[in-house]
Amino acid sequence: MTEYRPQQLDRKWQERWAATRAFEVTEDPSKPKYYCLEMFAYPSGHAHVGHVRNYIIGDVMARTKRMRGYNVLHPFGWDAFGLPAENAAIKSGIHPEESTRANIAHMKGQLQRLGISYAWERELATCDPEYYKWNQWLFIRMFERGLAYRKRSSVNWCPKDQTVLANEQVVDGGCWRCGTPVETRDLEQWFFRITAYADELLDATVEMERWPEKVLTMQQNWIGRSEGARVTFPMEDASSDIEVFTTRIDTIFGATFVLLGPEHPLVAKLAEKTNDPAAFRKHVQTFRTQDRAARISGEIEKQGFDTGFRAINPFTNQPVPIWVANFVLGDYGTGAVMAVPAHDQRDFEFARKFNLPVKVVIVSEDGRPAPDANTMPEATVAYGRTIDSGEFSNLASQEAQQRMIAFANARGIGEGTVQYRLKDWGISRQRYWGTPIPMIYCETDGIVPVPDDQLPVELPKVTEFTGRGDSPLAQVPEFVNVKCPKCGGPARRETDTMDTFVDSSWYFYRFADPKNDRQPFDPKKVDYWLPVDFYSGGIEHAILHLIYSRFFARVFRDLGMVHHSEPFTQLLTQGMVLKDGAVMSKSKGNVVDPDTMLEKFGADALRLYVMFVAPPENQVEWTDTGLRGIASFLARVWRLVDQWMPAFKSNPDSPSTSLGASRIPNPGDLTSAERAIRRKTHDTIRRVTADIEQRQQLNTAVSAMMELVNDLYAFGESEGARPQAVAVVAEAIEALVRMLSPFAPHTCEELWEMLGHRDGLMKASWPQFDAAVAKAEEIVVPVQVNGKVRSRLTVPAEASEKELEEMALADPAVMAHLAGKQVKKVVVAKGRLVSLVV
RNA sequence: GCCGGGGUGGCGAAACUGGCAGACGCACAGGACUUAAAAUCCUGGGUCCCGAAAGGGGCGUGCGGGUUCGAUUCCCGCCCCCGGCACCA
Repeated sequence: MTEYRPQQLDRKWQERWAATRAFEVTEDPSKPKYYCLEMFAYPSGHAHVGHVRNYIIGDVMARTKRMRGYNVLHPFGWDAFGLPAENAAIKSGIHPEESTRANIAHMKGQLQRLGISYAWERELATCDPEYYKWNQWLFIRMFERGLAYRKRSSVNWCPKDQTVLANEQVVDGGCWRCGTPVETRDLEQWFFRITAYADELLDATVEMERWPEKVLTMQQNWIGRSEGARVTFPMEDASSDIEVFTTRIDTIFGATFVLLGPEHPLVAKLAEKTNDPAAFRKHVQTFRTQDRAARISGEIEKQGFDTGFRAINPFTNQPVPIWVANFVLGDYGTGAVMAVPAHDQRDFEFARKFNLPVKVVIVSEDGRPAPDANTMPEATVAYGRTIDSGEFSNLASQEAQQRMIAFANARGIGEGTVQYRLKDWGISRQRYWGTPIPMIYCETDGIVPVPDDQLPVELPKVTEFTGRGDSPLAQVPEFVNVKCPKCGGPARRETDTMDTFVDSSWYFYRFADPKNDRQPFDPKKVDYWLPVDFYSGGIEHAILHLIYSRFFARVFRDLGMVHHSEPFTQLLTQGMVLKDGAVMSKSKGNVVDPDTMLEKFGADALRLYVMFVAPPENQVEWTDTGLRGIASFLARVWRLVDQWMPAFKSNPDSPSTSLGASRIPNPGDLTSAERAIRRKTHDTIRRVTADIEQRQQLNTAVSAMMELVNDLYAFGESEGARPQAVAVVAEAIEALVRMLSPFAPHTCEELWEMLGHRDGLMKASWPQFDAAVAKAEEIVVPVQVNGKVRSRLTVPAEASEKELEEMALADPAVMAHLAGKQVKKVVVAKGRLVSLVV
């Protein structure tokens, strides 16, 4: 009897893996590669079971693929820059570098204690100058190509974190990190021109078959493409032109006024022309401030006022009034719209409120009469047929659009265009703990990039953290004051740092070549390993990280450094682990620490439980009792092997001498119970393999193995230990130990060694499925009468349809239900069921 | 409002191409072993009805229809939950 002591096994095998660098890999063209990646971690201090679930999913995939013969890259690293460390420094005085390094050390230990099979030799942290140097290098390449540019614009500002936020980082009008309502500020900022790839990023989503529909939809919504037209409405006094964007140019004959957003540049100009510019400006200002607050509260009253000026509708040539309206967005389209109250609900409400004219120009195709403009209760927004539209009358909406765009083009008053919701990515952050932006401002030469040979621009060691709303780097004169690289004259450095999402947008390339000091990575190595075959992480990154990374992949591609566009072939978004119905968090006090679970039950029980409790995408509720149940399953597996060991040892065909069917003496001479075990073994191999590799349905893979274990226990009780029985069980157990090892590697390595194997499971191959063995001899076929199951027949698997029908009709239980009635119809699905209709 | 995902026992879930609904587990109940407990092993269970029992019958995958010999699965119309987007012209 060998006792099962999981905690000891954890230590033994983890030490051995570390000592042999068991998970490091090199490029090997002779083997198929598999790049398995989990989203790297922000070193917050402690990984809870919610985080850990993700690493276990990835580890099951990585360990399985290794045994399946793949060259597996499975690296890990740290998304180490970021605000929490800096905010902690403001409170505690501990430098972010110090706390971050300590957190990394602790969390690395946690992952190692879980036995996650990372190639730790490739570990990286984004706060290492050797890493962020290449952020800066890439920034300069993007600057050279116009993909990084500086502009003054109104940006999202979090008053609590005292920094700018990208649009993607504003959630429900608040800061993604702290929830504080976001304000707007006018600032000079650096932007990445992600909109240059908007089309491509959107179009590619159609072909990303191994990404969840949900994520693709979210990205499509985020990019938000709409096709339409820009049309110029000249001012009546010809002093300027107003350009509008519309998706419904077919309704332009119904455009009875023009609306300007409060941010529109023309608004300020018009103010000057009025009798009371101050009152005008004040009015506009009310809209601008009230606007955002109103939007957050969700309750927005349509407001507006007449400028007193008029523009000319270029299709009707009629003058139309120009109004300013609070609901017109300054940063979408052209910031001005043509209002068609009859066919747009917002314009309709506005027109009714301010008594503006409504003109119907679209009727439904089914011939119903046009609604009365004076009494219609709401706008009719559907496509239809044009009326009252001059030479464009009596056309289907789509056709009218085409002709009108052609007309506008010919006259130079407009063109077809595409508009995106996606905006350029503002990456400047007025904070310390991030990558310095490698730019220099010179009075004579303007904006000058830091020369490549002076990279990295190292983050200076700031010791005082105040949390004031200006860049901490501006307080370090020896950092700020430099000579201009062009003219040598006095110049200042950029003092903002980069958004940390820049760091995480390309780290998966660096893993392919983490020590390279001459370039971000060797393109040859990236060609071998990339794209990532399997990427898993939380749904919260569905837009942010995953759209930025797709953008960066294309930037690297256009720099000629990679030869693909999509960096992640398959994406799995793992569900959260809840405790007491809520997301785990320190403040709620409901964090489950993996280490306490490891001490109680060992790493394998925790790993197996988290995989078994539900499919990876599902949210799950943590329960300690479930974990205990799984721990006893592992003990049950242990005892099963332990019980059979004496029989294996005294048997000439013991497991260590050969594998699988080849050592089963006299396969033709097995009892039906022995054949049943072999059948179950191979059926389990088939199910487990498909569940892991094809479906990532890891919970049912575990269920299947549990069934096999249950059958083996039942077999052990009823069958004696004749050589064939021992061999059949040996085959089953060796398959089981190998299939279970990705989930429970420590226990299985030990069992594998116990079974007499010296090379470790890493070198063991995955069990081979044998369809001939798995094939059922006898099957149970249900017989339905009028759709209800009335009997079950046990028949040979290959019974023909005719035989099945005869047996069904002869079955006593079936005959009772037929009871002399006429059988009208017989349906036989071979090997599945017989259905009788009377 | 638009888009996406989902609704199956007390709970987590399973059901592969339309073919025995509830595998596997948790919790629970009963039993064996034990002085006792823990551990372990065995048994039970969707629900209602008839029956002392063996057994038999009805209903049952959010609701209402449809297609089909047969529907958790396909189609139509609803309800509810979760997530995303949202005065986006």
